[in-house]
Amino acid sequence: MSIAKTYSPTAAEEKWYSYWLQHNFFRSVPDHREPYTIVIPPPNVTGVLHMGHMLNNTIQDVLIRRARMKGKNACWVPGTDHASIATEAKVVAMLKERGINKKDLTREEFLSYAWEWKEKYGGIILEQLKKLGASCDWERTKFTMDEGMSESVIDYFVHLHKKGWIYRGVRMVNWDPQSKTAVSDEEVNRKEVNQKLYYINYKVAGENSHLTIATTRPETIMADAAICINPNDERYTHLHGKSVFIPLINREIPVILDEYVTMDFGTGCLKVTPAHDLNDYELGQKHKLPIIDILNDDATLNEKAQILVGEDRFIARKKIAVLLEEAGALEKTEDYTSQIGYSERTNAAIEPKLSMQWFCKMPELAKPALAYVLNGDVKLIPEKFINTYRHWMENVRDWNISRQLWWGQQIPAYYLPNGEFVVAKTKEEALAEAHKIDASLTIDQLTQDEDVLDTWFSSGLWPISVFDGVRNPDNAEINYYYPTNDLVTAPEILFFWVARMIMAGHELRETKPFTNVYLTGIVRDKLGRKMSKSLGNSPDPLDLIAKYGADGVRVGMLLCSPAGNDLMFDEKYCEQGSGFANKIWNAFKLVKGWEIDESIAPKNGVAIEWFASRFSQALVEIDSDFAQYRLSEALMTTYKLVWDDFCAWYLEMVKPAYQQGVEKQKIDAETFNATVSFFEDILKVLHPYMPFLTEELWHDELFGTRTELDCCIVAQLPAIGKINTQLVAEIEIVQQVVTQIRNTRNSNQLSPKEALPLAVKANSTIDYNLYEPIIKQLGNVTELTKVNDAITGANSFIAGTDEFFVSLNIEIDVIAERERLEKERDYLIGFLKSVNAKLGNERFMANAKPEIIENELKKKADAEARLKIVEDNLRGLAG
RNA sequence: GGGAGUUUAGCUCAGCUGGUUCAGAGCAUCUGCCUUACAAGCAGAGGGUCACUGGUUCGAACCCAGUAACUCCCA
Repeated sequence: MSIAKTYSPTAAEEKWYSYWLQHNFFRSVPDHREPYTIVIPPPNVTGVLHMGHMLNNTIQDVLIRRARMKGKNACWVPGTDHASIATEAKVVAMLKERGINKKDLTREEFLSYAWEWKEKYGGIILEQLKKLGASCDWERTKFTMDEGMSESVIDYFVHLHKKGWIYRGVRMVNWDPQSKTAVSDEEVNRKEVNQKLYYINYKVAGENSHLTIATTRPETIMADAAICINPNDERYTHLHGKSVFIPLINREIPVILDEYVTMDFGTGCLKVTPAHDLNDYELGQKHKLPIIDILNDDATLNEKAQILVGEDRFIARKKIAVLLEEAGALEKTEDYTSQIGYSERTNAAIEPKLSMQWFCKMPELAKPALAYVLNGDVKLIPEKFINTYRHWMENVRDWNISRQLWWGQQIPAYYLPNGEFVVAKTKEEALAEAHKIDASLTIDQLTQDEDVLDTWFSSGLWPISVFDGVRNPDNAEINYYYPTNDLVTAPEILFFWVARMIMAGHELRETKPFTNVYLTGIVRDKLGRKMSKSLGNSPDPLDLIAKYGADGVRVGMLLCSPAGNDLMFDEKYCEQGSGFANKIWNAFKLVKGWEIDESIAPKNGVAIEWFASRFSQALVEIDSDFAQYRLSEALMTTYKLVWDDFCAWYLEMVKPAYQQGVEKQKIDAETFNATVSFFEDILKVLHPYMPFLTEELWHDELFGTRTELDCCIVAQLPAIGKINTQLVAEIEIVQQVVTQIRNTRNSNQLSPKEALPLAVKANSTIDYNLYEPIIKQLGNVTELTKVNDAITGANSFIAGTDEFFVSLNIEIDVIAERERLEKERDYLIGFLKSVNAKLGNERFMANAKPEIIENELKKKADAEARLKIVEDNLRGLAG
């Protein structure tokens, strides 16, 4: 079989992904093994795969594949969340295209359209994940509005309500007048906007004078409940206890005192409008001011405004400015910039609005959830997020859990005709509850609350509800898989999602939902801008996969992804990834081209033992990297093991010299078998990062015949073997020797093909006979002679404490050689000086640990030995 | 305004609770090679006052204080 010159990933990807699926390698069911569980952060059904998903899911897949290869029962649960606001917006848009207005539909009709939309588009992102190689147990795919999942949400609501932790109340919310729902703080984008500051005069009651306030929202003056001044403001002491008239409508409002008012902003007089500003609302509560709401749900003025009724807020602003001007109440206007919130979904300017909402009390839930993180039961990686988490959990406000939408779990609260309500799982149960209030009620007299629950309220249950642990808290699955092991997510949802899962976990099961939370950074472009659709600076992940292969993209993502820090993504990393795949492919080609010749005596024992040691050293490092979730370091360790140790050194050491006229290069059986076995182990170590290439090679006949289920994906990772540290250290010197010979050639403009003789004056205990074949092969050395004295007139170098001499057929440049040696001598003298200074320092000798002093002594001895060699050489040069 | 974080080579990052010849890696750059696995390659080389200023210490990239720049979160 001839092998292609370069690796082409596409065919391998399709072939092996379906092979894995066919043979159920992703499937997990509880058994006797130790479980290893990850629940996916459910992507939004409206979403398509972006670079953030790529990163996040690559990490999860690496973790899950590694766990599988360590013999754990690995279970990765996939799914999506219903994303109330985003999805409802998409559905409304779809209906609009079809000429249907949401207002004309009943709730049931709308929901059937929404489900239609979800069935059509909601699974796209999961299909895309398959291209990446994600080894999720697809049979477990969940959606937050699946029947059982929704029922769990309702159960949880009822549970919390019974505990008295859910209540209804009027609150200032972020109102999106376009979609006519409250949105959460995280769905509001703040932008700097150029505005005008209007200075408006209010007549003081009983006097022929006025005060002036400054506001950006003159259209809200009709909702004013007071004017507030700072009691320490000496300009206004005469106004204490007075009242003023609102211009145009002449309503009388009091002047109140509060230190909240900044004296040097505007005029120092603040109009207080409790219904239309959060800070004013709080001030109003404090001073028991009336609340006058002059806006409708669509942000037009209502009859309480008395004037401009029915006008949109922005039009009203322009008109009222004119009216004020005409009335002589407008002192002046000024340009002013301030932050305005816009709805993430509709881009409408957010209106602070008082409305009746459902809330969940947070302090009781937050306190234990904080403890899990502080006492280390739940580990945040990196740890720096603990502070952020604590800060938030200690200052948490009650959570607005209602949304004025239809797509989601409808709040299970039922109103009686008299306005009272009961909370129950079903309408029937609600009726039973209602009968305690009024025994004569019929089921038709109950009406369910219109609102649905915040999506986070359901995703907060995710690690429990995917195993049906809310409805059936003692089922076999939840008992086996929960708590899960690792969660991989973005820091920006640490509070909204992670914290709420910990709360729910504690509340429902009295345990954490996961042990480790690995927080990834934001994927930015190389200019540091967040990748986004609107900027158009994000590559399409599927295009990247087509271009570089899934393995290449996976490696590329991880090469630039330190935990918890943002990553500056550049396609070049993917290029490096696919280059790596190609390197492995070619190494494979080399080994594949060998043929065993039994007549050749084994001669690579040293190389084999050395690489086995290096391999084990790498395994130790990789284990420790994974234990600390340093995935990109573990990858780099693997990368260097394969590229440097295996390809650049080991294969070069053992590869048969070119044999003329022989199509297949001949090699001894011992070397061949050892190399094939190394290669197989390398495939295993690489598999979590590069699943497709490794699986493809795994099945090559080079490794013998495989049974149907003998796949790399389920192979067990190699065990850490013996490490011959002395051998590793000595080969390091040998590598220096080889490099120096190459360097000598290079600096003397000699061709690499030119074989050279080498002599060694060994001062160390290294037995160069052992390494002679390696030095000859890698350094292109004709002979290695052992000498007792320096060879004059030859180029020399030092490796370790041993001296080497290369006799060239050309005159050596004495001046350059002397310069080089003198430079080295000066460095060594300086170095010795600093070491001796330490050793001569009484306080160092008294304070430093013994091993450190020992080290300094060794440094001194080594340096002295080298210095002696350098000085001898210098003398030789002079003579 | 409050809180958190970052600052090490041209770029992206390590540097694991001060002490190896400690200032590192990968990429990029430069030089030389189309050497029968790989030019997506091979062999070499050059890059850094560890943001700045002080302090603690026998010893600081690392600990402390302050300054500056940038980023994120909350208001």
